[in-house]
Amino acid sequence: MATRRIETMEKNRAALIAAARKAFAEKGYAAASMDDLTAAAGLTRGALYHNFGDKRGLFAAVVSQIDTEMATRAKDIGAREATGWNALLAEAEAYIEMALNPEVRRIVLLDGPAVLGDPSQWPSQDTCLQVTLTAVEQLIAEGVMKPVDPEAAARLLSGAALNAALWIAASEDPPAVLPRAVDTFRHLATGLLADPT
Amino acid sequence: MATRRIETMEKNRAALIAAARKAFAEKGYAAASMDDLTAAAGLTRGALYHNFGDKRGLFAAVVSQIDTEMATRAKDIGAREATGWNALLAEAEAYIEMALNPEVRRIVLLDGPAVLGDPSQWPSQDTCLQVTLTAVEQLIAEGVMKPVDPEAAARLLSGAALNAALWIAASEDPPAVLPRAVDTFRHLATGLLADPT
DNA sequence: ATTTTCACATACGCTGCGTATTTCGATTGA
DNA sequence: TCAATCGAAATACGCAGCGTATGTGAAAAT
Repeated sequence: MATRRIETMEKNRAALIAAARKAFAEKGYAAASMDDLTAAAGLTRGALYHNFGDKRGLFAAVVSQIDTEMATRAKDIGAREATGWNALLAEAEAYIEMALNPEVRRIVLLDGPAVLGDPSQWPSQDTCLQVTLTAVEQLIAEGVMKPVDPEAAARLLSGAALNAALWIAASEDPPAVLPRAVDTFRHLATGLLADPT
Repeated sequence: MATRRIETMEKNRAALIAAARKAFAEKGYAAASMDDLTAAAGLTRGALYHNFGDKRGLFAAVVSQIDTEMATRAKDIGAREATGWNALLAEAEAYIEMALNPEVRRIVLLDGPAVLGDPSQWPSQDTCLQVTLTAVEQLIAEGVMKPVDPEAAARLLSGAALNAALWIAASEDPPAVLPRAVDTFRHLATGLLADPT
């Protein structure tokens, strides 16, 4: 029973994405060679252009995969908290910590915007932002947060968090800097509370 | 009286930076051709590699120029305010508005991090961040702001502001979205006030 | 006046993307 | 079972663009 066509195709797609993820993370988007990358996956550029259209398409697929993983993880961590507000804080802190991963930093934070444009219009929809937005909308509805613009609040919070992550990662001693950033983030976020305690 | 060597060299450097600024803004870093760019400046790639080393070096020079302009403008705007706190807010809002300029957005916000890495370690030192940091340090010393980590606060504030700008610019009706972002930013920032009123 | 310097131009090679064409195994139908 | 078809991936090709090595001519130095 020969392996089915669709099976192998999906396997090849997955292999390409995996190899691309590694190459983009290690060398950056521009320096990642498609020839090397596909060869590492046991394929050629032919498979790549057939499946993803072009280099950018492959990159978008990689970003989408990472974005999904990040959003899932953040949601899980947020779900452990008792209150919606603590969940929002926990999610934001989770993003900061995830951004310490070199893969996330290089692909999503540095190359992502340059290659795909503003995150809010990524093909992957930027699931991370959606998660934050949902949490914010609910907190505003509950009266926990001030009645600010939900989209603006979500953008500002995630922007602050991810930017903090870049700073931490670039610092000499990330583990030492992390708590400073997280602490400051908590203070900042209270500015959006209806009744800061 | 033949034109002096240093004179023409400086003129050429300026011409290259000007042409590069235009090309990088219009086409993005990757798509900007050095041949076209130098020709537009009435020179060849020879001048470029002699003056800036490589494409990245020229880009760094452009970023530095824009960064300086932005910081100067922000400081000016901040200086008009009566209190340090209002100055900080005004500076942040100025950054948001400046980031609506396509040139700033494409070069500094999108391509900058991808090409030069995290802004805090740019050759230009990221003067914008320095301005914010200085303001924050003073406000903490005066007791206006909570005694948080100044560097963290500056990074979070500027990160939130610049990210908001990206969002605004990508939206369909930027002028309408701008006040929503600015308003939310003001609320958020109060989280760092020692005595929120 | 001759030599030296150096800012820039010219010429070259190499890498790497994208496309057009080809191949060959898998699928389908009789 | 075999022939016909399909299409996923391989192969071959062209071209753009970066960086470097070398050349050149005008300003500076002696």
